[in-house]
Amino acid sequence: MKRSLEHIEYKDDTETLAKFAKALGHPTRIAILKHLESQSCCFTGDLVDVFPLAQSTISQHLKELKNAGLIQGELKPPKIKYCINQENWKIAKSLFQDFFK
Amino acid sequence: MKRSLEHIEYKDDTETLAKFAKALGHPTRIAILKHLESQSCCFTGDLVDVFPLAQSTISQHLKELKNAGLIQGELKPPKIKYCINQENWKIAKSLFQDFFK
DNA sequence: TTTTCTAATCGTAAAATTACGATGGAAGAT
DNA sequence: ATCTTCCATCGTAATTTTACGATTAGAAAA
Repeated sequence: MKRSLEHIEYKDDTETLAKFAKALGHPTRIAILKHLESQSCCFTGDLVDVFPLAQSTISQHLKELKNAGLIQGELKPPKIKYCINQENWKIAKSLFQDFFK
Repeated sequence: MKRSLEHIEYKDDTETLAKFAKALGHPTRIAILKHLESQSCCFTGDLVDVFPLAQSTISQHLKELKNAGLIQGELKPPKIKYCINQENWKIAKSLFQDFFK
């Protein structure tokens, strides 16, 4: 193992901003979020129809967005409705705003 | 090769925003940019002193930031002075602003 | 010319990301 | 109870990222 084992400690804001930015760092995820913004909410299946990607790939992108806290899923069996996580969205917005002064 | 060969076409803004976000998607790079903002400019060596990372690693992060257009280097032999690329910084700022409405 | 200093690049290795098809699980419909 | 639908997860493979030490390149200084 070449990599140093211990994790560098940054300020919380730095870590959080990087986490949000990383989640935004793929065009498909940007497009998904834009779609969610315009539709307010949607189901996984809707996205599978919109994007020329496998269902599993879309699901993986949704998972990353969810892990970053940018979206949240609501059970509407047998579907799952995804929406922007407004609370974290505001945090992300203000972190990016502050970052760009 | 499992991966589909052709690249999905997104709107320019989507691609550009994802490119900027990806460059911001690592805490070290966020910290470098914050440092550049506060100092206005700095040399690679300054960053090597500040961060507990190898010189080559810092250089690699700088390269990514440069490739994304967020910073630019100016030759001050035998050093290189890095600054924020103000023009692209404004573009990034407005893309993130628009994205977060 | 040789030395010195700075920073990029090379070579390498481990880990993470991105994509796919296949499988599995939960819940409503039959 | 069985079928169907929807979506997450698994298994896999290619690529990219992240980190390191070592080497190289460029320019000033000796």
